[in-house]
Amino acid sequence: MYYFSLFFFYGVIVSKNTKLTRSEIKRQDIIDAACQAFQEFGVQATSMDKIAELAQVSKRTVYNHFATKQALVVYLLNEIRTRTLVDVDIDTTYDPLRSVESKLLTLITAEINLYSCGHYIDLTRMAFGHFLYHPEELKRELDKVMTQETAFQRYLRSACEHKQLNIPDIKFATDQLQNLIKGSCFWPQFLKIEAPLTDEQKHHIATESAAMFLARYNNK
Amino acid sequence: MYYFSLFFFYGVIVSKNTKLTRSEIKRQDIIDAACQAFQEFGVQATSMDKIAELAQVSKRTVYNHFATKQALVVYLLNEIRTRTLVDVDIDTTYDPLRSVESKLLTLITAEINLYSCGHYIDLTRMAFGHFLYHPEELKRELDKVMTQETAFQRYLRSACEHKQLNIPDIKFATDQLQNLIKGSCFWPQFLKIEAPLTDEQKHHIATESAAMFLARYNNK
DNA sequence: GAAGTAAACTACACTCATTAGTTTACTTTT
DNA sequence: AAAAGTAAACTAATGAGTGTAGTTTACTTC
Repeated sequence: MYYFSLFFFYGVIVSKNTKLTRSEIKRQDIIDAACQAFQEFGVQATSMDKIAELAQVSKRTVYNHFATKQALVVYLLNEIRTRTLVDVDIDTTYDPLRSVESKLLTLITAEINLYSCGHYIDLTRMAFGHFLYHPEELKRELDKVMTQETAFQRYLRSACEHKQLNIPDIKFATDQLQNLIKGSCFWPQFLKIEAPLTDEQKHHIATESAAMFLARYNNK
Repeated sequence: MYYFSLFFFYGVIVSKNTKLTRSEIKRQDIIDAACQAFQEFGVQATSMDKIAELAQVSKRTVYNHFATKQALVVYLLNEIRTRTLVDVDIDTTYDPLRSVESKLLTLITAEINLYSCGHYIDLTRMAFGHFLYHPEELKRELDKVMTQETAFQRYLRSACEHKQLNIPDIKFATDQLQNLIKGSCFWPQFLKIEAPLTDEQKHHIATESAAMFLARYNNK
């Protein structure tokens, strides 16, 4: 049976393009089951027995692949980190042929789409559920992510250097822009209190966020 | 012994201004202990034995006051709701003698101070920890809060009516403003990934949020 | 293609710790 | 004396992790 997870590893597995051993399949089943259960019920409320049952695998097999529950959690969390680290892969240098507004819209839209990805939300939910009462750990993990400059920051700096924008504090302005977006596109989804956004809603939020940002920082 | 909780009931108890029975004291000890433990470790990770120990009360006494653990959680959560429902108590009609900017700053500052209150953060943390995997319940609770108009909304509407601001969608604009503030003042604190804000930081965020908002919506 | 082998899987019974909730026999407060 | 508190032992369930004896799979080797 040819099998490749649509979720983890799919780049790797597909390019490997080979049969998976039964062991690999089982392992993947365990990971998928754990991922799903952790997201749905939380780490605490998910027993190893439950995971084994969901994965249709004996409990012993779960323990053959992951020595402890903690090991399973840590494994999944690392997957999250590598997954969410993919920064928006867009050219971030100022282009005189293109309006700042248009470029900004592209960047914002990319960010919104990241937040709209079901996996992204589900995985951060799982991570936060785990870390909510382990703030030191959370901080350590986040620091790894925080230190890198975002696509926003790079572009804003570039546009400032070309005198298109006038931003005294680029880091602060980036946060403002991100807050405008996250407040509407990330947090409500994260708390599952709002239905997924339609394309029109996304577009509206993107244009309005850009409008407000430019109203403040456009160099006129 | 005269006793009044600095946390729950203090308005009530102080005005009652009378001796508390031992039973009432014990009950309060239990509530305080549960509140603290739930916030620190989460509901799941806090056992009734632990609460009894923290409250320096026998386990049976805990059960005399609260029939089940669930009952204790529900009780505390209701306290949260009534506590956080206190809206900013500021006059929200447009005053021609005062600049919109100044008034907005006052409102924003009040909002920031609410978020900066340790209790507010701790209690929402507890609530979210509990509700993160009970979205339907969360939604139901939030709906009770969401339906009421915020102080922001009332003032913005009033200022629009006096042609001081030009806001096509007041609800949306309110969200934008709130997102600007929450992104810096609430969420980082909520996740305990940022130290509490200094007064300077608060002031900076307040002025910058107002500046961006007015750059977009000021009627000039 | 048949037989052999090591690794991985299975079912299941087990230990040990924790936790929600109860019961009992006795003491303190009001 | 009634109401409320106490310590301590108890039940019943759950859940992490282990040990074991037997089975399946994949991959040789003949």
